[in-house]
Amino acid sequence: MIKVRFAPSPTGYLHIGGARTALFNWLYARHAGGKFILRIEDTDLARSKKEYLDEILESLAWLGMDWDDLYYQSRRFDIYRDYAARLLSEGRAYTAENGAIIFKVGEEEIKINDLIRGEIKFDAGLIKDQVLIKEDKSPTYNFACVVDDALLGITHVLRGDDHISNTPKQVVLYKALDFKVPDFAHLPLIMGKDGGRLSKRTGATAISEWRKMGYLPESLANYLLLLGWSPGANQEIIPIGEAVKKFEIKNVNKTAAVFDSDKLQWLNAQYIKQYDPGKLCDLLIPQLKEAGFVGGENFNREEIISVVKLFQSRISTLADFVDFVDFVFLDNPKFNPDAKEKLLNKDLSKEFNLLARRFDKIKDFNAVNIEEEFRNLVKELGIKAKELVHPVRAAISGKTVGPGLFETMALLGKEKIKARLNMAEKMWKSAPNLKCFILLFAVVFISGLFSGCGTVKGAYQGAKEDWKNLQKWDDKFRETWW
RNA sequence: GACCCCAUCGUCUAGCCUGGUCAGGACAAGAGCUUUUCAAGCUCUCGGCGCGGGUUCAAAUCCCGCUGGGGUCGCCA
Repeated sequence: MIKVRFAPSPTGYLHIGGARTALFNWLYARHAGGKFILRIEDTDLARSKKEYLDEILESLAWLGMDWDDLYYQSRRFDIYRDYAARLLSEGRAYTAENGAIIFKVGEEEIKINDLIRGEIKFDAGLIKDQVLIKEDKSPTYNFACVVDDALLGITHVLRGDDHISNTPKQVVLYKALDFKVPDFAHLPLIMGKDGGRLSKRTGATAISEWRKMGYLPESLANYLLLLGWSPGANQEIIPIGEAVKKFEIKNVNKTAAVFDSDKLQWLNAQYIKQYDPGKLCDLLIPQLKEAGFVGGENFNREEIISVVKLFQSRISTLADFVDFVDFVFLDNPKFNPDAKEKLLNKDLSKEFNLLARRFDKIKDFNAVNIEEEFRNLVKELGIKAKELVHPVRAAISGKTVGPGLFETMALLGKEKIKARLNMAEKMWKSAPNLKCFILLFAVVFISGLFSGCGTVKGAYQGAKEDWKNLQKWDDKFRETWW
């Protein structure tokens, strides 16, 4: 039976690269009906932290992976020491001055048959003698890895490309201990946008971090799947269940892949769009609570679902939602500067008032009825729909963009809409009239010009001086820097 | 530096094994349609086989070299 493992070290969070390795292992096991083992490589007691372990386990589960067994290397130190002792007694290893146990590497050619890359040859003569047990009696990575993979019956080792050069070091140990050498498959590395190693800046973000940013596990897993694997057909959206059916190691490619957050975002938007609104609502409610838009348990789920439906095709992360829908939950919309400007630009008190009165006549305040009344009014007034649509949108949402106006109004309900139209009228009244301002300013300026010509002239001279000084300074600046 | 891996649009990739279909799709970018704004959707455009040799009637595909990129060289994992 096929048995694979993912062996994270709890010295850091699970990030894109590790998650992809885990996913490919899991997929391979599930596809073949084999076992997927988790082995925690916590031999570095000083750097291993529970916080990391928790995050790793949680993220794996969140992404949809389950494991059949869980091992901790820190609990198996005796086993490693026994095998080291055996090599010592057989003369294959020796003890260093500090007590470390070191394996004697012979001169031979090591061949591995990589499932992805084919045959790879190494010259063991180039490999240094390998430490098996450190001075502090803890096992080294390569040794513990070999002992565990053999004892746990791992049939296939799927791991990152960066482990290729570890492979010959491990193979000599398998042979020395008479263990069966597993099959290896070295997965292409995932790199940052700059073509180098994935760093914090280039995408080595913890999986839990992506979760916080509003990404769905479905889209993240789907994206990871596409990094180094392809179903062969032109298909981008592959739910994990389908991936289990289709995953073949022979379709894994050799080339390193660059992590592209744009495509991940696109996938996330695709999944959000397809999501069941009810389920999406449940995912969104915690975010709404955090933003203070809904409190406690007394919220109307059905109402939120209708909000979700309206915004589903407009957001690409769950976090976007909160930014878009604030006006639905707040008593008064928060105005964006451009929306405020658009609204204040022209006094439409009369039109807004007429609109509100028309809405009074509507019994069933739905989008169709609203649109009908709205268009009738526009016709009567002899203006274009746009001329009223945009200011109304600004007034009710505080934004210049959003879903269809009539759907949005239906969502908010008649009373709220009327209140907001009314509020807009007040804004026009209290808003300082720009034209007045300009006129007043001009009057003051001109009268000043006449009454104090001398002063103005003086000011002009002063300004001229300042300009000269500025130029001098500029020249100096250039000399210094160029 | 030594050893190893890799090489198709800016990015993810199909095609390579088993040479012969305008090198196909997706993201991004640009344009248009739709329209009430923004999305979504639909249509179109842009853009690629790293280079040089072979083998062959024919090379992205097979072979060699070069170049480029990446990885590893810890008593870290």
